[in-house]
Amino acid sequence: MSDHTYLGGLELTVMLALLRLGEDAYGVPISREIERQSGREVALGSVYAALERLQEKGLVSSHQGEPTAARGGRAKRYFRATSRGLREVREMRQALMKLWRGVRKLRGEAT
Amino acid sequence: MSDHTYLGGLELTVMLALLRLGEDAYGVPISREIERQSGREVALGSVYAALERLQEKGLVSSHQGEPTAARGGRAKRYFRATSRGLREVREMRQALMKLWRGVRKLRGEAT
DNA sequence: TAGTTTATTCACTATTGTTGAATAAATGAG
DNA sequence: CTCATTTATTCAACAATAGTGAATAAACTA
Repeated sequence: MSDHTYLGGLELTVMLALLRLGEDAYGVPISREIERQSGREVALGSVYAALERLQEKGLVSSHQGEPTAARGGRAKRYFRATSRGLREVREMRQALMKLWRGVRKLRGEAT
Repeated sequence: MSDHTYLGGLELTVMLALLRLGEDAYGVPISREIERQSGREVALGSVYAALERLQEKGLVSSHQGEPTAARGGRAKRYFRATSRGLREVREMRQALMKLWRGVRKLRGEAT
């Protein structure tokens, strides 16, 4: 098959948070969004580590934010999904859908 | 945080293969099913390792098959999902569904 | 320049994934 | 019975992903 492995669970979660957030995606909000959507608490360090990996894979890009923070604090590093990243998430979704489809015991749940 | 992590991608894939296969689930067929459904080739060793972990977590159970193989060959070890395992897969599905829902950029795909 | 604030990076450990090679257990031929 | 063959599982070692708390960086203010 294709020479890549599925995105890890956290990586996928981060990608989806990025897609949701759009513009204002940097460390803290990303982490908060993950917690809000998945109910899962993840240390900031984990999120940054995942973002780093995703960037290395070309699924995410980043740029420094304006150093002009209202009152103190280091400049932000904004992240966003690349088109490759979006494609990857789509493929992942398709693959999981395909795996789920036809498993009878999973039927009858809210979608 | 919550005391469990999401199932890994391979673990989830293995669980789904087990649910599909029902009775005749042991090493080779499981591996074949994964390849058939996901297009991903996985070494048998990987599958066994995942099964081992899943059993430790109580999501899968196993029993020795009849030593009566038609023509040679070691006895099989059959695996099946426990009720906890089924529950876990359901929760995982729900969680991912929830994450996907509302991400506009993922819209407009075959389901 | 020191203190405070906000944010990112680091160092380290744990869990999960991966593979090829080794081992085990069964059968049948000779 | 013993050896080759077959089928299947287990092992050992390494790579990738996940996860955390502490350290560092960069900005602002007094």
